[in-house]
Amino acid sequence: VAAVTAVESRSDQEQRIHRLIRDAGGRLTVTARTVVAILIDAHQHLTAEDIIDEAQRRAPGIAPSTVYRLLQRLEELGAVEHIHSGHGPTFYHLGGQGHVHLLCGTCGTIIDIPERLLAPAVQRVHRAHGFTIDLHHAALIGRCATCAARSPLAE
Amino acid sequence: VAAVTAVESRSDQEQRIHRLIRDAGGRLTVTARTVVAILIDAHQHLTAEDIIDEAQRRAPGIAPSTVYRLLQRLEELGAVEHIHSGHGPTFYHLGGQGHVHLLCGTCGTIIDIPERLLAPAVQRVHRAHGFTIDLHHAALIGRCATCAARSPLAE
DNA sequence: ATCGATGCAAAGCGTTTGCACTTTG
DNA sequence: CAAAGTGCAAACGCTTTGCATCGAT
Repeated sequence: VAAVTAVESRSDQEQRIHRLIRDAGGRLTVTARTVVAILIDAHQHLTAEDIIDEAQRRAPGIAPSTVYRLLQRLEELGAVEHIHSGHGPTFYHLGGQGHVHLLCGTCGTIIDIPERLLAPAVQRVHRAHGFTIDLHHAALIGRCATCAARSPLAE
Repeated sequence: VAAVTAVESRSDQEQRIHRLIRDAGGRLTVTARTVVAILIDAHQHLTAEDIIDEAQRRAPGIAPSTVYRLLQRLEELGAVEHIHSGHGPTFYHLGGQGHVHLLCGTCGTIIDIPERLLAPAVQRVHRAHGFTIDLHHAALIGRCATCAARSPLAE
């Protein structure tokens, strides 16, 4: 027993999600396969619009509403998560790793950081107020290093 | 010199904001006075809809668009801040005290906590990633003590 | 053949905008 | 009376929904 499954292979991931859909009584339609593939291929956070555009490129005729419905279902199955970003659109990504998302309000870049950095603060808030902060569900808004360097002024 | 101006009186606050508007070349219209009064009276966070409803109650005929424009202007003047809340509408409140907002995703309650509790984490992220988190601009979403007690299940 | 999934178009929500008119200073 | 502010209604961006049809199992 040497190297363990540290990272799931692309096709393992794809098969796992396909099974997830099937086991829930769902059907592996062209759209479902396409959207799942897009999400796996993208190692970034995509807006619904990104996904819709790419899906239409790969399989013309796919409707926006279908993609939205699919994303919803994938989210119920626990395969996908979404994060809110202030005014703008919602971002979607494959779920589970427990990242915290930092969204630069100036340039729109999203940075992923490990939850660990914020865990003590979350615990402190929990102890003091009984409130359990869920850092996955909404991006933390602020300013990235590049934008801060470019212009030192505020938002 | 005994008790200092720890808290600004209601009319001080009102006059300060009125002056802010006047100094910027603005005019003290009925709507402006009304909305400012509503914001001062409310010791909670209001949605635009809350403010619009109350404004129309106090001075019938006020249009939603006017309230939105006013809130924008007050924000540019630094008198008002808004916070995003996941899917839902934006909340408005008088600005400046540096609170962090915890929004319960289950019951919608907003809890204010001092920034201090989260400051170390913000600094740690800054040192590690150069990213400056702005905790005022978006609520932290999670689960309040009451809702967590009521049903231990997830979102 | 059954039931889930789809495309389309319309509606939804919260918010913004264009424009002619009213108010304020 | 000039400039700032207003109401109205229409448009906006993102997302959801109703419904008849299609297609996977």
